[in-house]
Amino acid sequence: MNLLDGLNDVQRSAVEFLKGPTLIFAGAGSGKTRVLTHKIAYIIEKQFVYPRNILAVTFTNKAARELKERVKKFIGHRAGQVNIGTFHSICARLLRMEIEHIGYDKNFSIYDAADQQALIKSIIRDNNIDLEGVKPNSIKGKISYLKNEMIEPKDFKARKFVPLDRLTEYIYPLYQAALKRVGAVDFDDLLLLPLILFKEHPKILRKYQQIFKYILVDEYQDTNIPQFQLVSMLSDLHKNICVVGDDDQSIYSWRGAKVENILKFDKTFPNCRVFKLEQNYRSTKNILAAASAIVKNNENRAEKTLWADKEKGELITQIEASDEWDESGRMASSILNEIRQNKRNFKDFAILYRTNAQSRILEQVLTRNRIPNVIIGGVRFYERKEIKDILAYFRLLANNRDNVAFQRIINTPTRGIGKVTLDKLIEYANLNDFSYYETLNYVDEMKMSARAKNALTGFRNLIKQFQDIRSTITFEEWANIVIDRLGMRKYFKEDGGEESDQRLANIDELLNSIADYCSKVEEPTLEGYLEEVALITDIDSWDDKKNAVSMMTFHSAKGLEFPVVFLCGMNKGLFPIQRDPEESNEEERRLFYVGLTRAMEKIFLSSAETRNFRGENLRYEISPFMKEIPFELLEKGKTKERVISPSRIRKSSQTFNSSPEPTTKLDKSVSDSVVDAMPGMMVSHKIFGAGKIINVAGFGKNAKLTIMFRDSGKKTIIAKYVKIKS
DNA sequence: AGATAGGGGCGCCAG
DNA sequence: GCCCCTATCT
Repeated sequence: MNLLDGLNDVQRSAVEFLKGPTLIFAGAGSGKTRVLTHKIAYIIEKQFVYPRNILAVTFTNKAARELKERVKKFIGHRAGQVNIGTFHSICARLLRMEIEHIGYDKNFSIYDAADQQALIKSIIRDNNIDLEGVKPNSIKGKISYLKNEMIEPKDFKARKFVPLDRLTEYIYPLYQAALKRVGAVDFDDLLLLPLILFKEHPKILRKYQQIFKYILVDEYQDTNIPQFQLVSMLSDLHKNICVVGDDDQSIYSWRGAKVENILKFDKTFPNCRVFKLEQNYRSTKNILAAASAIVKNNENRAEKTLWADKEKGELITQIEASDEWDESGRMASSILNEIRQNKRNFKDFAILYRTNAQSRILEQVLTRNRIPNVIIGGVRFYERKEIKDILAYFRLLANNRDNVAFQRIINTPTRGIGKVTLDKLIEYANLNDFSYYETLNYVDEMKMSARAKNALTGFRNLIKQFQDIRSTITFEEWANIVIDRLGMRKYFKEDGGEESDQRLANIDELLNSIADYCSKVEEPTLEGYLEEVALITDIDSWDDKKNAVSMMTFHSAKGLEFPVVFLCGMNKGLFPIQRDPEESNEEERRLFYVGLTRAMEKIFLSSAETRNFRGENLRYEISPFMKEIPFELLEKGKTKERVISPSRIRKSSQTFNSSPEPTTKLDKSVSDSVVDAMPGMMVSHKIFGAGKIINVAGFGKNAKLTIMFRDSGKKTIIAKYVKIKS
């Protein structure tokens, strides 16, 4: 196949242009993934470089996977050797190999937000810091902000009368030192440490400059300062740096992204060649007209005009609901309508909202109306207590200096080690500069009851035992044994709460994910698994094959497309969201632009007159953004409610009337097929493959199914983890 | 030690 | 509405 086939003129020139800095402005839906795919293949074919000499950076792991798949179609299995990944995953891989040069152990842990917070809390405790009402979480946020701006601990000077500033000035250096002591890096460090490494060791930088002969970066408008520096340093030898992006879609300034990176690219990288992809292949003319009208109202943007070849298409439907239940109900009925009239499938729809909190009511209303739906984001699988607990064991085993992991599990499941015992242990550890785990070898020297000493020694022996068998069996076998012997299942079973079934199912699902990891990686290891898990994003775990309505935030929708898109919560204060009244709404407007341009054929915009905020019902005005859409592109929705009355759902959950509440509690993060499982039905499971249901206990998506799998035999699995065929 | 109930406080968006 | 912290009880 010719690598230039099927491209328009600009796309073709952009693919063919290989030498030197290249900036590709790619409007929404203008085929930038197409260009990136062709370009990678073209570089390999025409320039006779090895696939491993190419570095391609994407925004999510999912995008990386897709890019790899598409390159594979051109150059076959060699595509596997192209370095494709997110900034974070590429940096993590690099650090695994090189981090010892800057004084870290290569078994470093990766700390997520919860771990960071736990570490900050332990610093506050160890140093008897008076918080003056400041929350540890705000300090965490401030530190992260400083890291994104590349302000080092020693360089931050607090404004005198701002308590958060003063506390941060004091805690930031302690925090950074603590990370190093426990052998951990946070998400921001993943980007910063390679920079430090390169600055201190020019030879190592040189090595990577030589490896990465061609560098391509997608979504360049959302890169931050460290990412910019990484890209500049790595491309400094060959200068073959190609960035793709759209300043109108820059939506991450709140976490340090600098739109100037793309706007000033041609100044920063001299002799840069600029291409503009302005033909939109995704949306109808009406949709594009609305989106363009919106984004034109922004001051700070590069001038460009997107145009579409498609037909005019339908008007944008405006839904004005009375409250959020009504809003959800009307969306549900519009979905059913579209399916009836235009023969659409559930998976053709996406509902986008500004805040995750909006998903709760939506999910309830959709599910009651038997509309299959999937929520992307919210409480993530790997952030659930039971999962984090088990992973903390894994982490302590991989890196036994990981004090945060240690604290999490020292008494989970309960083994009689309480606050007093732990305090004594921590004091001893700090006094002698030991890690908490190391301290377990000195229990005899600590002043505590014999019972406490026994419990601590027991814990040490348990961990030791896991350590000892590690080298003798595969990671998968080992993980199974660990989870088994920990007694986590028993612990959560006896917990007895409504959630305990759910927790047990999640533990099984964790084992499935481990099996999955082991089957797709050449050399599965504990460390490798932990790293993969740490860097998973919401979008990554989305099964886009499932026939269900997708629900997610505007931010998560970046890069995706759907035939029909609902943008809900079009209310002042919610979207654009209420924050500093001083600040302009430019980024919120770009977010709106991103939302609108996800749609291929049809858009619904909905608002509600009243909404519940922090428990009270408030009146909301319609979003000022609505007035920015040319009126001739809008029509009022005339949806009649043909769905289960939303008000009835609400009442039944508030009053103690006769209508029985369903006994299943709605699960907050995963919804699945509404088809009720019955014995005899065929199912498929992500890991175990095809099987047949032989027994059903409970109902709905949390029903316990006994399934006979064709290859793996009989297993018990919760309904939501299998796909029901038929 | 550890579970549980009650009260204060307030935020988004995410690797 | 929900999370986190603290007080209180077993």
